[in-house]
Amino acid sequence: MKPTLQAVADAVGVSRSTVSNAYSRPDQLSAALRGRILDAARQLGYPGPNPTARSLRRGFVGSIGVLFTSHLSYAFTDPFAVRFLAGVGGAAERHGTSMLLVPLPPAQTEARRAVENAAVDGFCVYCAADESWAVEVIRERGLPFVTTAVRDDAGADDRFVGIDERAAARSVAAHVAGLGHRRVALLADAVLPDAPAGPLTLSGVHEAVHPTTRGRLTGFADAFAEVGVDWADLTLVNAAGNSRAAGAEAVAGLFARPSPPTAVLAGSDVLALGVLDALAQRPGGTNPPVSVTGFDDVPEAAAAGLTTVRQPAEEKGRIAAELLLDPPADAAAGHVLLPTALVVRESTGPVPRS
Amino acid sequence: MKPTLQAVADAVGVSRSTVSNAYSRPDQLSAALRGRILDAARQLGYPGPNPTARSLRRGFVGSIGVLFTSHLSYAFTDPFAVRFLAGVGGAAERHGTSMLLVPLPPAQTEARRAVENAAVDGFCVYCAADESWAVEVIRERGLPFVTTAVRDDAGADDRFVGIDERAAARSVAAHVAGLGHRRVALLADAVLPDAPAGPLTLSGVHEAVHPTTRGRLTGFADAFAEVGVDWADLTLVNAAGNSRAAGAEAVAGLFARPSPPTAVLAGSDVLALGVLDALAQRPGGTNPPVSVTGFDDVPEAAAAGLTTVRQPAEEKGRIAAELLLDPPADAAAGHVLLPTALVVRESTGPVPRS
DNA sequence: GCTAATCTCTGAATCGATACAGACTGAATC
DNA sequence: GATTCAGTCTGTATCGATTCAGAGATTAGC
Repeated sequence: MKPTLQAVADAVGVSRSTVSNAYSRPDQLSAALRGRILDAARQLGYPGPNPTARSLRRGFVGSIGVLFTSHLSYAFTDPFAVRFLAGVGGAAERHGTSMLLVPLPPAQTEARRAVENAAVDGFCVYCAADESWAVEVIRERGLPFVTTAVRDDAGADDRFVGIDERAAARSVAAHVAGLGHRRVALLADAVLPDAPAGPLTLSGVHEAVHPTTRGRLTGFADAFAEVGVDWADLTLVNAAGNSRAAGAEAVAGLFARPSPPTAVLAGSDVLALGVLDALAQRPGGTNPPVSVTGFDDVPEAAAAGLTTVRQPAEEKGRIAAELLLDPPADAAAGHVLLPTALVVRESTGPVPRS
Repeated sequence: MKPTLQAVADAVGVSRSTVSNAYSRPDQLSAALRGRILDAARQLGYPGPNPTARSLRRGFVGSIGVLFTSHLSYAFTDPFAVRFLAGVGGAAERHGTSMLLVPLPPAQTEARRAVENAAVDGFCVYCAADESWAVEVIRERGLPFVTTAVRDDAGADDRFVGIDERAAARSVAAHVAGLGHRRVALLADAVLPDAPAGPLTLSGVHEAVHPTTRGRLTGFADAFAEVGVDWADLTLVNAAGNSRAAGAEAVAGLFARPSPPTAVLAGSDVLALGVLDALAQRPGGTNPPVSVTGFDDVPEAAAAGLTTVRQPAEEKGRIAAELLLDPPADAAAGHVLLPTALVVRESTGPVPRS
């Protein structure tokens, strides 16, 4: 059994408080005594105050939770999420705070329990899927949190860092529309819960469940509505997951159809890269060319020549952590909207003549 | 102030123990009473047992620490580390355990303190640099740990998962030697503490401080010794960090020298990719060709056509976490050596005729 | 109808520290 | 010589739960 604070106190012949002070408030005792205490502690093999007991008494833990509303391994597979984590990590490091990655069991009851049981001082909620239940639990615990999406139901004191998904999506769609494309497919992940991979019909964008997806699809639709292509004329394609493979799988049969799309607008870069993979595998090879766009501008996008919308991933993580660790006095400053930029590369071009 | 267990107990008119049981041991009370307690808790806004208090009493936390003996952000920048984390994360998820990423301040005293203060049940130590001090602190705390390198001073009960660095390095070097290369540069990160980027002279491999680096350099040297090129004939180049940019910087002046190396063996893929970057920037372009090899086989290596040694990154993380969370009964099973494989791609070729 | 077994629930002890008010000491001030 | 003050150290209350032996109340067995 490891010795406790008390054991050290007994060994030196001082009170427990004094030993505690030797560690946490060196100015409260003489240097000489402190030295004796620390020596005795070393002798006894006392490893310093127990972190858990300390947290309990002090009322804070010294770590923040990062919540991914999907598999934890997803967080490391998605390059955007990795950059986000890097941002959070950098900020946490500067604050001397640890990051707790909490895996969420698939069942909601247990997932709630996991959030309830996390020993943290607050949460960064990475909004990869529906996060409202998590926000609810966190609020019940009375812990501060920051989300990475602009929430409709955000209270005045709620903090978030996001982008204008709709405007950003619109910009890339306008670029594609400007190139003359009119037969267009929109590819997104988890449009409806449990929808299979492949084409999908929705009476309107409002049916898409996840706010981020909804925002992006709305932006795409906006741009095409402006050139006279309305929602019903667009082909909506669902992907079963946000990964390269899922993207490729979703569009697998698409180009063999009677009048295939001349452009595919994907809701994320990884999906778009999957589309490029699928196109490369086509019997016809790269002919006729199909324009493809992504979203996020992850590092891989540049190498693949993917036209996309850039959003500052690491910055998003950094700001999320900072809003959490160092809340602005002014509530309005807790609502951060990051800039986005259209990045045109080789994956988009004019409509080929048929 | 959030209500406590006691508050709920008072509200329902039962003892604190009973409320505790309602949460943690449902079989210890009648379903009816449990229902009443949970209802009352909801009414009062009681968010469930305080995780910290629970950990203190129970004696365990439910999370494992992952230690990077360098900046935390490094962990997200190095693709190998990211895959490793993914492996750890997957295993943690399966065990219902959280992962705590602990940032280490640059100063050792404070870094030790950070390890002492981490509320975890054990550590995965990712050996990116010297980790012996961390192992020492962890051992003092009496916590279990797993390292990702074969440690010379490993006790019988110490667990680790690693590769045979020397043999793996030797295999790729032998491939290069077999192609006829004799003027060769070896590129590694942090060969000596505080050494600047660029060529460096070492009386022998033993001087390299970090065991992993030492192992790889030794393997490289082995293969060349066999074809009559000894240590003094090899150009050792130091990189200031394990990143693409650091790799490029380290070899910047190398190819403008009188008799430049015809091959560069790098200690990691990211360094090797940096070398390729530097070569692409050369005035002469890609002529004469220089063979380049990496180490790890990260996802980017395939795209770049980099010859390298594959080691299973995610597997390494998974096994590390499993050794920690689910220690084998047999101590010998706690020492895992993973297989490696030489992967030959386009970045290596025969020596060009001069 | 009586003992034994089973269910429920309680009370006190405990996990390992920190906070804070106050006791004591010796030196400085007037 | 009394007063004040700063510097050290101690004692007690507290953080918020879990554990476990055992008290009562029920049910079962015969």
